[in-house]
Amino acid sequence: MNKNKLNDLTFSSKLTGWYKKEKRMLPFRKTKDPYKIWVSEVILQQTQMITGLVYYKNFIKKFPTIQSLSSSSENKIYSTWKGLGYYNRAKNLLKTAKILTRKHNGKLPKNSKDLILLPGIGKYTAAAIASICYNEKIPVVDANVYRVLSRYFGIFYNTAKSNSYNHYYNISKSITKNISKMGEYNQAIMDFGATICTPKKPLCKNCLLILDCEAYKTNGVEKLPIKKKRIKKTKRFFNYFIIENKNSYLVQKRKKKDVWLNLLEFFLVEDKSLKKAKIYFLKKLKLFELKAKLISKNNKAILSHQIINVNFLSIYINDLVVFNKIKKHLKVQKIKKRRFKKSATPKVIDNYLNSAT
DNA sequence: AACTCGGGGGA
DNA sequence: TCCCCAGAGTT
Repeated sequence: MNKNKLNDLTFSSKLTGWYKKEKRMLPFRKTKDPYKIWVSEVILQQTQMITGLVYYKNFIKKFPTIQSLSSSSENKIYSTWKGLGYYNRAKNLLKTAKILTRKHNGKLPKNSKDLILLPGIGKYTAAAIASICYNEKIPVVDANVYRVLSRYFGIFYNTAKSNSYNHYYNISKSITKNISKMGEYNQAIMDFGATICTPKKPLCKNCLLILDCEAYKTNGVEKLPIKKKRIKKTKRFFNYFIIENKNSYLVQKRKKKDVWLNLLEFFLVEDKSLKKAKIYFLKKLKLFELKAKLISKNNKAILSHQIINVNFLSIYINDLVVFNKIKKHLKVQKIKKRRFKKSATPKVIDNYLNSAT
C-alpha cells in the first residue's frame, strides 16, 4: 500500500461527512444508552443488519434494562434468541448482566479496557461501546473495516491471519488522528461498508471515495480483502513393507479412491505407530520368525491436501516357496526389481529406489 | 494459531 | 452450492 496515504486524513473526514447525510436510521442510533448499544453490538456479531434488527427490537422489549436482563433466566433469554445462532452470545449477555449487577453498580464500565474483561465482550465490542457511548478514541475492526480499508488503501494483508486485527487497528489509528467523534467514525465506516462498499457488487458509482480508491484504480475492488483460508493438510502415516528376494518385489496397485490412484506401491500398512504397523503386518503373515527391518524413516510426501509420512521396512525372503505363499496370502503381485523401477510409482517410492542403489 | 459456534441473505 | 456477515472463547 501507499504509505503516504496513511497521512492522508481526508478519508476519515469524508467518511464521517457521508455518514451524517446517508446513515441508515436504526433503532439503536437514537440512543446512547450503553446497555442498548451493548445489546445491539452483540446481536450484530457475525449477523447481518436485516437479520439482527428484529431480534434487537424483541430483545429490548423483553429486557429493557440491565436489571431486567440480570434477573431473567437463561431459558427465557434463549427463547428470545431462538434462531439467531451463536447461543453463547445470549448466555454471556446474562452472565455479564449478573456481573454488572453484582460488581459494577448495575452499569457498564465506561472504557474499553474494563469492558473487554466482561464475558462476550471482545476487542470489537469493547471498542464499539466505548467509542459510541463515551467517545473513547479507539477504532473498531470488523469485517466492514477490513473490506473498506483494504480496498481504499490497497492493503493486501491476509485478513484470515490472526494478526490482521492489529494490522488494521494500527492503520485505523493513524488515519483517524483528526477525528474527534470516534463513535461517529466507527459507525460511518461500518455503515459505508454495509451499504456502499459491499462484499459483492459494491456500489462504486455511488461512492464518494472512488477517485482515491486504490482497488478501484486497479480494477480489483472485488478481489479485496484477501482472505486466504489455508487448506488444512491432514497428516497420514504410511508404512511400506518391502517384501523382496534377490530379483523381485511383491507390490500392489493402488485402487481405492485416494491419492496415487493406479500407481504401484509396496505392501502398505497405514498407521501412525510404526510399531503397531509392524505387529499388524507380521500377525497378518503369521510369520513371527521373520523380521521387518526398518531401513528408511520419515520420508515425506507433501501433497496439496495432505502430508504423508512414509517409512520403509524390508523383509528379505530367500525361500521362493515362502515368497510365493506370501504373495498369495497378501494378494499382491510379483514384479522384477528392474521392471518395478521403471513402473509408475509414487514419488516417495521413486526416491527410495533411487537412494537405495 | 486453529477450532468451534449458527443461521440467514444473496448470488 | 458457496461466500459472507457490525466476533468471542477455548484449546
